[in-house]
Amino acid sequence: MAKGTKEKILAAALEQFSQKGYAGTNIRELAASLGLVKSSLYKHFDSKEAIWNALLDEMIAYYAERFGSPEHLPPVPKSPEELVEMTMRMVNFTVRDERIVMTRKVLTLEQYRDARARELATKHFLTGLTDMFSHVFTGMMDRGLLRRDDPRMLAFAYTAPISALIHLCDREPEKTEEAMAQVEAFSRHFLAAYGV
Amino acid sequence: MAKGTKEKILAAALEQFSQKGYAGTNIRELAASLGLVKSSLYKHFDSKEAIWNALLDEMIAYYAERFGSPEHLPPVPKSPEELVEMTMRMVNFTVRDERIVMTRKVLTLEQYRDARARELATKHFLTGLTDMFSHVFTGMMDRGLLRRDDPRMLAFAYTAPISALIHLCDREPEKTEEAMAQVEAFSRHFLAAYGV
DNA sequence: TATTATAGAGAACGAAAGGTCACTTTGTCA
DNA sequence: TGACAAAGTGACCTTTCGTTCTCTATAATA
Repeated sequence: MAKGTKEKILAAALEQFSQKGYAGTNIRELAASLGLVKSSLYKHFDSKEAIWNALLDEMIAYYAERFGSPEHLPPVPKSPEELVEMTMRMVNFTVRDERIVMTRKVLTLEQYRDARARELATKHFLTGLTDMFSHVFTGMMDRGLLRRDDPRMLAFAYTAPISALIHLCDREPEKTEEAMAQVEAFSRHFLAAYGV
Repeated sequence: MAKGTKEKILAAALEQFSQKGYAGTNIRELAASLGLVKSSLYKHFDSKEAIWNALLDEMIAYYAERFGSPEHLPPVPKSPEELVEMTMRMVNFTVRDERIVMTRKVLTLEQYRDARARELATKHFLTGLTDMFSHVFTGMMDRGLLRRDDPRMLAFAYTAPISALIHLCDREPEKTEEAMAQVEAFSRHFLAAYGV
């Protein structure tokens, strides 16, 4: 009676849903990927939809835990170069961590169908990033590392292009290195444009 | 013997696929939305996949026709304000034209599954926009409306945030007006940052 | 050790999927 | 007008889907 089966099912579901979408995923394969037979899944979840909802619960909770509170905001860079370094660390992590990649893909695939996925997608892809870098840029302005300007606008102008490159990596992983180089070039260009 | 049924099928397929994805779409409903019965579809297409491939052919051809050749590049703005106006016209059109919205959604939903969708998605969401505005900004630099800079980098920095807002409109149509205002604000902010 | 709740297997179910086929209707053209 | 090909229909086939049921193995508990 292996414990933690519920968690394994959710992990496998994330994998399948991110590759084939909710509609394209079938319970047999999902169970098979765990060495189980489909009926066994129903000992842990009432239905396919229940698996989906539990997965979304998990993703929402994870996001809130990871990015929800101000104490998880990144430190304010002490130099322009530090902003570039921090950015590269973050992007490198986010495009290489399989779990995060799969989460983005699921949100991308289900954003038009599921209201909670839609909401989380907007946070993941847009507002969450803007919020985070709004704080970073406010700090950098206070330190005189950036021209005084609307920090939210700057954060949006900074994160949206990087987000686009992250999506490119999700879509075409073979372009990851090229995209990373572009992230760095963009980061430096941004500093040249908005630096003091 | 109604003519143009093939085109109508493709139009209905675009609608269904963009709402529910390829896997989530079923032939019966697709046919019913045209007042037909599913077997009738098979007079025009060999299979569901054939419909999908024909739809992609159409999308690829349409894109090539519309954005493929240099003669379709937008005119170079004669003033900063004209850039804002042109941008607003383009964005307004692209978020309100149902066909284009559905095309973006389909590409979003199928980008991880279908190689051609993936390729077209990158063009639609990234490289195509960069190419187009690379030309625009080169022209504006020549006219002394923008600081001399790498036009491709500028085009990327300009179009990626706007693209993010277009995706937001696709995902949450009720935020369209708000997003449009943000596009305009961003466009002006961009000019303030990069103008002479 | 006897009991019991849990996790799994396997067969089977009804519904829905994509697809086929024989037949009918309809517009076109010789 | 009659022949014919194209377009549309309805019944049916096979497969696959999500789900349920009965039964068994197992680990924990009293």
